[in-house]
Amino acid sequence: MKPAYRPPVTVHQIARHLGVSAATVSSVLAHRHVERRIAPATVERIRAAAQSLGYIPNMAGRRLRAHRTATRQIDLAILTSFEAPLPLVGQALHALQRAVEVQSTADTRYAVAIEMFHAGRIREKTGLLDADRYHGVILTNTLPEDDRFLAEAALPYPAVILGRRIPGRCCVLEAPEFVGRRSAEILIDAGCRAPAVIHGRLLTHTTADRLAAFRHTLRERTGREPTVLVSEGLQPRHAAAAFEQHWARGGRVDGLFTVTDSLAIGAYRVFRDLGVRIPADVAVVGVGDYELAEFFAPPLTTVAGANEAMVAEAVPLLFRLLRGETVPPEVLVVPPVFLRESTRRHRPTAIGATKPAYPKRRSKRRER
Amino acid sequence: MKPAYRPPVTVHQIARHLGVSAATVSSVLAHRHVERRIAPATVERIRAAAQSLGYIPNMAGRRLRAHRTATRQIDLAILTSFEAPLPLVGQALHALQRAVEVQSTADTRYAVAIEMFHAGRIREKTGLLDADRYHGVILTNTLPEDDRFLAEAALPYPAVILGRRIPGRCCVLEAPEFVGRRSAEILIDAGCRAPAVIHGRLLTHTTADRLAAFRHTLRERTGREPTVLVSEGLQPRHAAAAFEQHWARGGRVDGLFTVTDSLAIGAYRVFRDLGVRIPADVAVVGVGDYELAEFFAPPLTTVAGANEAMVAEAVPLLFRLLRGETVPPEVLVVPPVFLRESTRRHRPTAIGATKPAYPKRRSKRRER
DNA sequence: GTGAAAGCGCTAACAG
DNA sequence: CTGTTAGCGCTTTCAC
Repeated sequence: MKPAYRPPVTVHQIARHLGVSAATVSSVLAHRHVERRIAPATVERIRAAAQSLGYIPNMAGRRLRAHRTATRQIDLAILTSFEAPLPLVGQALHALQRAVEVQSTADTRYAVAIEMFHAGRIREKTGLLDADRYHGVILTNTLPEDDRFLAEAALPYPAVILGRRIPGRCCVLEAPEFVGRRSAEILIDAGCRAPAVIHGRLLTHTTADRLAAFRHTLRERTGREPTVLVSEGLQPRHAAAAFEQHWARGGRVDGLFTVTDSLAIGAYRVFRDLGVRIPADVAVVGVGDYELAEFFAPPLTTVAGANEAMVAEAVPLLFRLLRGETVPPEVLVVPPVFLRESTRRHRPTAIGATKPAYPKRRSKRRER
Repeated sequence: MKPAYRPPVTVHQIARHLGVSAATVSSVLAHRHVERRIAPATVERIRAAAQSLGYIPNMAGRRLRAHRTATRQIDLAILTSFEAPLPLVGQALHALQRAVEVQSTADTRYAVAIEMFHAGRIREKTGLLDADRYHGVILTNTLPEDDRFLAEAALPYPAVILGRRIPGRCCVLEAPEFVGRRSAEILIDAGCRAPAVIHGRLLTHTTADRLAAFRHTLRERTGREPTVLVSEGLQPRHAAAAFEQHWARGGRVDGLFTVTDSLAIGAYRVFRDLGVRIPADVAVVGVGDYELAEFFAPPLTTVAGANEAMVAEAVPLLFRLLRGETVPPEVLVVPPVFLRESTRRHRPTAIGATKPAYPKRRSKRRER
């Protein structure tokens, strides 16, 4: 038996319940009883009643009535999956907050909300299609199932989509194939003959594209297939587990591409534990959304992942949509590449040196 | 000359402007014109007018009118500073989202917003004291100036404060002095004689407490003062810069406590560049809010920082406050300690070995 | 000290 | 195909 629906308690009900007026109740609950000089006894009775009846103020009512400042509120949101790496969400959040800070004026305030759905199940997210929630959203970290739903469902507010293409929507994407292709090239150039790629079980549009391009480039350039390792999730420990399993089965690799950067962290740990040296035994290239790659030991080569750049594009686009301007349906972002020590080219010398001369510091050499 | 204040455009104005009714305008702007069978020409005219007049829907009005489902919306927020490490915000956000997901019902939906202020300048944040914004908030990463303001200002909504004590408010804190004291003890036990501590220029209540307790314990136990290094910010590069400067001036240390974990990443990098070995030459203990400490090379000993535990406490407290329950004014959280390789005890042997036998793997031994 | 009344902006229901 | 009316929950103003 489901709990009976109980309609929200209003100030009027409290007022009727106590035999006072709604105005009195309101002034008490909004902490205005001092200036209104409500009798302390009344204040107490009202507080007690509100508490026992389970009163919850309706912010829409309050806001609507607040013509004192005539402040209008713009409600924005970032829609993302629970499973998405937090740094990505954090970047978008930060960028949006900065923009909002600049846009805010005395008569316009912004609220930035985050909505999270379970990857692949955005259709189960209730209230997503309500038109009374947001003025505009940034949507990211969806899986193909989500994209399919979104392509059909009519979101009742302007949206900028990050990292995938949805027909009829304003989309900001990584230049297709770039990350996967460059990563493959870097490993090939580093002399790898048996590279592997590791990705999470769930593939977003972006990660699927990276994987496919990596495969394709490798096949085209070397005629071989990469070893494909699949980890349960995107945490370092997931990558570590996947690689350990591969190793235990006797699998060997001399190069590794991790489609997201947190996976690289786990891989580093496993290599260290197994006594596999980077880059002498295995070259590693990752995706650099974390900003930590430079601080790995050895510093990790990254094809940066366009996240930061994508966010930088997306936020102004959202504001343009809010203003009713027309925007390009698609913006492509080419991520920067950072060559660091983890893919230092193998140069076996006469002595068979594993530590050739190589610049040690300041490895933040940006490509081209 | 400031731009003239322009009151918000309403559906009524658009209606009057075009000589149609407000209901017609409304149905078009809310995408209901199909079922209402509005003439295409009218739809176009209304759209054009809305666009040219700069119409922005008032969500409060929409929501208020939406009695179709009688869904009540609870607005929650996380208030944090721009300068706070994103992982901390992310943790709180995630925990709150999970809770909200569970609490949501057909007739109650939640919105989780993030508000950011500049560290130390929360008083400049407009709209913070408006009673028409949030039903409840989690407040974190404030500086002492902010705390002083908050102690006086009457926030018009329930709040849970993370990481500091504000009179009359529900606060969740790290057990005072614990992190600083244990960190000092760990370094002393590792045989350090000249330890240093590094912290950001801006000290929160929490980091100030860590620093003070570290100092105090060291003085008490060894009679010495630590070297105190101050970094510009909390990013790895800031820590790296601070330590490099110290080193360039001829400063030497044999132990390091970093009051936040991102600082440790930078320190690791510098040590590596300078050829300083961890833990043979310098023992390092950090704060473990990142979850990455285990993956450092060598794995970093952390006094975990109570963030995750604090968030776990704070979220239920917030919901209890929303229900009008009374809650304890203060909840203390004792963070776990993870002893790892970075503080492996120095045991100079006859041979002067720098690599004594030590468990290599699975260093996640939790204390007691 | 407190109540009555008005109205914020919007849309559902109904009437043409 | 479109207009009229009513009212969501709240707070402010004014009256007593």
